[in-house]
Formats: sequence, structure tokens, C-alpha cells
Amino acid sequence: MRKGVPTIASFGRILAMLEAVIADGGQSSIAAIARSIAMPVATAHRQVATLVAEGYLIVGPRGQHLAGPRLFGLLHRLDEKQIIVGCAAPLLHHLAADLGTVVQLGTFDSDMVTYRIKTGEGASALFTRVGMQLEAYCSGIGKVLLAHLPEAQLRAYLDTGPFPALTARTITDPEALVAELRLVLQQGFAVDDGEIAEGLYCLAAPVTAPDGRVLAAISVSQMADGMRPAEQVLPVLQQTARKIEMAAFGTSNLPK
Amino acid sequence: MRKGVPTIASFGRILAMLEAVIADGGQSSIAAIARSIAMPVATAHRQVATLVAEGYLIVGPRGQHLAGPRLFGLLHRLDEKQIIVGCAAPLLHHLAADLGTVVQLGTFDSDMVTYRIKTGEGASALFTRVGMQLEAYCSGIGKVLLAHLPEAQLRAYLDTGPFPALTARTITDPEALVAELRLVLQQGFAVDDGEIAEGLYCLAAPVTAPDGRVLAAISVSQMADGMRPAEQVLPVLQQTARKIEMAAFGTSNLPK
DNA sequence: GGATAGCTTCTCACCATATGAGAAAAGGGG
DNA sequence: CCCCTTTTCTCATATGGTGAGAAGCTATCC
Repeated sequence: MRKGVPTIASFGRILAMLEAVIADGGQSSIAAIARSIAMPVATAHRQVATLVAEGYLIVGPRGQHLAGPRLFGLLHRLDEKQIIVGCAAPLLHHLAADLGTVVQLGTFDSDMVTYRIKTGEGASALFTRVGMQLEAYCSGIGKVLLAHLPEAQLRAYLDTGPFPALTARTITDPEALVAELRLVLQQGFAVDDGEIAEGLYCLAAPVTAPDGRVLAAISVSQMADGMRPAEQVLPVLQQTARKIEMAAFGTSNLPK
Repeated sequence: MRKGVPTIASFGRILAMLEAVIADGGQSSIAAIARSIAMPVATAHRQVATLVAEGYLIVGPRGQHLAGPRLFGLLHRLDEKQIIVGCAAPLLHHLAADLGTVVQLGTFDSDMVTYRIKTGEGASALFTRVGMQLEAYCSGIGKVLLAHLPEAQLRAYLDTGPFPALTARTITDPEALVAELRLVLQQGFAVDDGEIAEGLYCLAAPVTAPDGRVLAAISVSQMADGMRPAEQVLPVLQQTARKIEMAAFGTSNLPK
């Protein structure tokens, strides 16, 4: 705890115990777990008793300690996307400052892209707004998200057409869109070269959960005239996406 | 806390705060949340600071408090089935005592039924063992679990055939099995009348998660000769299934 | 711009309460 | 039956959590 933030010490200790017990999965005795994390047995037992009493652990049929209903209830309320948004924000601010461009994060919700983060120089000039929902077929973020959709969901999406042209370059033909999405999936990023607005160019990359689902996408937008070469922007963009994944799903080995 | 179990008071308080913050989803200020659960503001802020420092909450782009990565990490280790097993055990002991029969709980794992709980009078006489994996197509629990499988998974399962006959009544024809499963799905329970072993009769009912997935099934077994009428057993069985769901996924309004 | 209101951060004295060693009790094999 | 491990209990100690109040901070409104 390097900073002077006042924190409650006992909480951290108990939750370390909770994590240890859950990680163990009911294999070992409390005493064994306590030993493995250098915790006095008596204390460990009291902590576990607390966790059980509160419903965060339960005692299984053979006396094993397992994750409890209340913990589960807690997690039911969780929204993975919410977590990503939170974890991504500081990283995207960084990225935007680095590149001097607008950086955004969007998720796919009921056939549209929801813009959840927008930051960087010139952000107010760009027409998107945080919370805004836009069509998916004509933006970099949208195409990345569509590309990683399960087959069945993509089919369903394609049936929601037709896809009106917003600019001369908008992909309006479903078959052409499928081909484009295949390319996006293959190369791991999407390019939107003026498909949603004349002269707006952007690169987008997926943010992936450990299980492979793509839960969000981030993008760098710039006007085509002030454009930086993709070879320069792309690595930074993808690296940031990896960092977000680490932040959101990474192991819990916080420095303490 | 009616019993003399020594528990750690601060823990319960902090976790109440955690739940309140997560439930709120970043809508309200800490002060507002504190007010809603009758917690002094100063204390609430210190607790939230702790939760943030430990990584169980994160501060979002607009200052909202959202679920943190460490909490999410906890989720990854969780096994819903494990939770159900733990929550179900005491209830099934009760049920078995009530009915004076053998009661079991099973889950579907890689195309087979895993028996996870077995209790009641005569349990040792029945050939199943806790931890045992058996074919799904010929038991009450198995048929319930199969019936609630997503279409694609069921197809895949059917391809694993052929289904050897264990008794004269075993359903061996895939088409007949599909019809049987449709019936099971429709009536909400399964009957196994000597399909897995001669003279063994059982009724099985699903245990369903709030999102509709059937994660386990419970069954009452009895020899056909000492059989009680289904109309008598079934309501109790299904009621117990509901109780298990409540216990495993119910709201976290423990009496404290 | 000054004022009001609401949220957050800080300080501090009090004492509730978490701690951990040790002993006793309860299992559980061999 | 005895030994070894795990769990429960007891208790003195001082850690450290608490909450009131005040001061800082931002907005928003007139």
C-alpha cells in the first residue's frame, strides 16, 4: 500500500482466504489452506466461519468448502462489458494522448453498436456521443464486433437489413459485408475508410475475453487528410486491446 | 446471528456495501448509496476506497464505481454445479428422510451423468455411487438433463450412439429418445420405469438457473414393487427442486 | 460572481473487535 | 487403543475500524 489511502486491512485478509478456499475447490482442509497462505489456523477458521455465515461459502456434503450462493448472486449482477469499460478507460486516455487522435470503445447490443468511451483531442468535433447507438455495418468498431459474432447471430443480423448507404463507400450488399467481415476476422482488425461519414477514417481492434468471446472493440479515428499510416497506429491499438484484456480479466496478483 | 458462531463483523458490513455499489451499477453517488443502506458517509467512503484498492471495484471513466477485475477473477473459478451441489445437499437429505427413499442429484458432464449426491434409506443398496458417471439416455436424471440440452448439443449427443439396451425397456432408438425427451420437456419431469435396471423406478425433475439453463436434476428412486404413486412423490420432488434453486441462486437477503 | 447544496476527503479520539497463541475437543486411521 | 490432524474454544492484548464533525471541492442556480 504505497499511498496514504486509508484501507481496511481485515477485509483484504479475509478475501485472500476466500480466494484461497475457492481456488482449492474443497480439496484440502482449512488448516492446509491456512498453512499454504501463511495464516494462523485459528484465524483462518474464524474467517471461514464468517464467510459461511454470510453465505459466501457453503459447506458441501462431504464437509468441503465451496463457493456460496451469495457470492454467486453477486456475480449474477455483473456485466462483463461494464467491467471492460471501467478497465479500459484509463488505457484509452493514454492511447488517445499518445496518438493525438480520438479513441473510442463500443460494444454490440441488440444489433447496434453502443459507444461507451470516447476520448482524445478533437473528440467533441466527432459526431458520436457516449451512450449513442449506431448501426454496426458501417463503422470499424461495428465491423469488428460483427465479424466475431457467432454464425447464427450474424445470420440474424443480416436479416435485419437493408443497409442504407451513408456515404458512397458504405457496404450495403449483405454478401459483400460477409466477405468484408471474413477479412476482418482473418486479419484481426477492421478498417473503415469513409463508410460512415465522408472523409472519416478509422482502425478498430477487438477486445477479447479469455474464453474467446469478443466483448468490445476499440478504434482510432482520424480525418483522412490528417491520416497517419496504419502500420504505425495498428500495433499500438492492438497492444492497447491486449492491455485492456489484461486489466479486465488478468489474474488477481495485485501488488497489494 | 442467533448462534454463538464467532464471525467477523466488519466483513459483513463491507460486503453489504460492495453489493449495494454493484447493484447500483454506477448510477448514484457513494453518499446516496450509503444513505440507502443506512451507513455513515465517511465510513462508506473508506470502505469503497478499500474495495477499489483491492481491485473488487473500479472507478469508471465518469467516476462511477463498477465491479472490478478481481471480483471477476473470482467468477472464473466458480463452478455453478459445485454451488448447486452444496446448496442441495441438506435439502435432499430432508427429502429422502421425508419419503423414506433414495434421492440423488446428477449433472451432465461430457455426455454422461455425474452422480453428485446420493442419500436416503437404502442408498447403499442402489448400484450408483457418488462421483460415478453413467449413460444419460436411460435414467430419469439423464433424460431430464438431455431434454433441456440446447438443440445443437442434443444433436451431438445423439451422434454418440448407439445406445445399448440395459433392460428390455431401455430406449435404444434415437428417434424414440427424441420423442421421449420432448415429452419430458413438456411435462417438466422424467419417469424411468426400469430402463436402467430391472425393477428400478424413478422420477426426476430439473434444477434450473435463473437464466433458464438446467444445471442439474434430482431424482427419487424406488423399487417398482414398493412404489409410491407418482402423484404423491412428484409435487414434493419438484418443490424441493425449487427450494434448491432458491438456495443456490436466491436473493442475498440472509437474515444476517 | 457569489452563494447554496451535495459529495468527497481528512482528522481524531474512542473503544469495539480482530488477532493469534495455546489448550481442549473431536475425528480418523492404522 | 493410541497417535496425528483438524477443528473449536478461551482469553488477554492492542490493532485498527468507526463515525461525528469540519474542511475541501464542484457543480448549479440565481
